[in-house]
Amino acid sequence: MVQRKRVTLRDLAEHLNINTSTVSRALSEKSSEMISPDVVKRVRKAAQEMGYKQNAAAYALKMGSTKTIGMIIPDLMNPVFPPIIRGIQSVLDQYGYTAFLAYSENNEGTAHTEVERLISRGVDGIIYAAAFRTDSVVDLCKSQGIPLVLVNRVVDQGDVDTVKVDDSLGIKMAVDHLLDLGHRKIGFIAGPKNISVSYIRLRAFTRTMAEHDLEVEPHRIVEAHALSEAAGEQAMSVFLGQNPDATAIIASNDLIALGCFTALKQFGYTCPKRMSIVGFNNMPYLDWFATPLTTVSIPHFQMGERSAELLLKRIKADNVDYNEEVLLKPKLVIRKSTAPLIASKKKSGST
Amino acid sequence: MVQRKRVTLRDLAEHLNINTSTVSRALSEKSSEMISPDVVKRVRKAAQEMGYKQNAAAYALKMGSTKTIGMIIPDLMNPVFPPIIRGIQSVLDQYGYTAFLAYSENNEGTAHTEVERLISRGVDGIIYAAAFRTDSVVDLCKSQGIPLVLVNRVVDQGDVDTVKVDDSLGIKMAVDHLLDLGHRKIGFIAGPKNISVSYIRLRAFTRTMAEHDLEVEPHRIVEAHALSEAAGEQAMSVFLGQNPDATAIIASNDLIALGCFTALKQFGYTCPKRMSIVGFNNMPYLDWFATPLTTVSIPHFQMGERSAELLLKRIKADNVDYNEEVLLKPKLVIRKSTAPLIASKKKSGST
DNA sequence: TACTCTAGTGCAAACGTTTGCGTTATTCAA
DNA sequence: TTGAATAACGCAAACGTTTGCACTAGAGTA
Repeated sequence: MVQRKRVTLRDLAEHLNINTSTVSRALSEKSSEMISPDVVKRVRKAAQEMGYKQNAAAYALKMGSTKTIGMIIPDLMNPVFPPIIRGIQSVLDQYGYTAFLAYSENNEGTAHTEVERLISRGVDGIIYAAAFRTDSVVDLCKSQGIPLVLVNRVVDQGDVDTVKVDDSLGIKMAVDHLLDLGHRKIGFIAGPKNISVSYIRLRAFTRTMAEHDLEVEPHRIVEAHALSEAAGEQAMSVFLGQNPDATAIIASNDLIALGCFTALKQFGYTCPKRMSIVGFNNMPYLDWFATPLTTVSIPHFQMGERSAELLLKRIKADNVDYNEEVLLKPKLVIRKSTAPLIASKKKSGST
Repeated sequence: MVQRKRVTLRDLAEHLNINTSTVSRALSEKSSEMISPDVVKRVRKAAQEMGYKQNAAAYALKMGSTKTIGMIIPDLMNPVFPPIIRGIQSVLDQYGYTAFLAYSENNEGTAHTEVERLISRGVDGIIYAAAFRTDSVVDLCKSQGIPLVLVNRVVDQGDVDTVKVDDSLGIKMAVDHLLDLGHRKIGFIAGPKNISVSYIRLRAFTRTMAEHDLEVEPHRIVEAHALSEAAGEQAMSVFLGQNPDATAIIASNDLIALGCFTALKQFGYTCPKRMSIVGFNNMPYLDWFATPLTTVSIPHFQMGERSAELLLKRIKADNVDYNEEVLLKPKLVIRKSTAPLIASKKKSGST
């Protein structure tokens, strides 16, 4: 039975010999109370039997709301994002919203055009996980008046809804952990500084070190050109070249940390014996690794949930004026890639 | 500058003192040739300047096509699917299509309701990666007349577009590999048999063994209740209990293979010395694992591409009558979880 | 000059909803 | 018995497009 034509309100109305407006009201939860109970019953029964499904396009055209949102992800291959998406979906489902998925390829240009496409599709809001520290997407959304919430990566300008984790705290925990283990000559492989998380984590590193009266010299910091494995390997290679004495490294990212591993191997160094490594994000399956990575864990799923909730709230109440910032707590998970500084090396605090 | 109201065709028309129909035609690539060139130029210039964006809802309502499709994924946490999605997106982008993302949680019921929601949203087609061997979703799509293509998991009834990989060949390669290494007492941890891949891989296992005159006894096969790590561990435990003599195992899935690892550990067995393990799918980051898993690799990204191409083709040409099946080739990637059978054990073929 | 053609535009209907307002029928109070 | 009040429903417009058809003006032909 191939029913090529969808059944419409009018079909139902004609079948029941009533007006389409009555059918519409009877089907709506809100306005069904202005219709007599038995008509409501008959309409709903008929709708059920004839397989009526509301035409989303017509609804959207009439109401100006599509009950859809867009998600922009820098890269699905990064295992951090699936759980976030999962969290978003879980709350969206409860409110009858559906999500478009788009990639930015970590490129602001494509992010911009993707957002334009989504806006043109009439999304009610956007969850943006691919922000740079200055990003034209937020201006675009503001000018079009469509709700936007930033996840994880935020933007320098303050007036926008965000849900992020306390990166500074995370780095502080990582540094403290290494300090506890006796490490002093600690390096940092930073991510691109036009991304907030990279920038913030780097600053938190130097600041935390400073709080312990440890000054970090410039050669102790190398910036990877991307938050990826390859970029991490490359950066770690130059780091090792100029830091033969370093005993521990903090990577801006788990992926970068992986790159550090392979660079380490190329130098014939072992982890954690020769050098401790700590990452950031706690990507899945880390426990299975040859040397399980110590890393700071962030509540991916919860981040997704919170951002969806925030967005929905903004969509409902149209007060774009005020913005909210939800800050989630990270957690250090200690595995095998960090170990106490071996006694054979002479310990020297910074002068 | 918050421009709350989107600019419409009528806005453009009034601004240029022409009719909306002329504007519409001037903007359309097809029908712009029936409009005088300089009007076309003026219209497009104005559209550019005033920031006109076509209202997708109105277009969809009028034309009956939303230029959207839906993707149903059993579980995003399974690292196999992100690359597939990536592949789908890559071709969708080229044709101006956008994709909804939904989960089935490996549950036919929720898959069904999600598909209904997507259909109600007016998607032009659906890519379904979560099929069971008999699945009401394909009947649903057929009855509604909306194009459907199955990826990876297929369905017993034959008359539907699918893109899958040659699972039988994959298993054959795995078996041959183990045989080459000298193994004879080989077990199989199957997935739920209501999923095509599980079923096909299991059959391929017994058949390949038979082709080598090796009969596989029933206790050599244990079915996990899901394609997950936990289920794999559980199944492997019962397997090890009833197969103290087995020297190799094939898992229906990488995730199940991981479960096998932990069950192995609980029995105090080592891999690959005491037992070889081979998985299926070649999920990311396997190279990093403590004992890198030998597994059969499938072309995830390409699967996504092909399925999107197939779907788009079906959407264009409305011939739902004929269906196509594209079959991709797997590849065995040998890592460290498989090793030659140690000589100390007495080799015995099956009687 | 009068005719037909055609290129270029305008008119208006339609897609399927929702909703303000008008209409009818019923109830209740006086 | 009459009035107003209320409950239930119908009418029609509107959301922003696309497109078949009608219309106009200028060009070409006889």
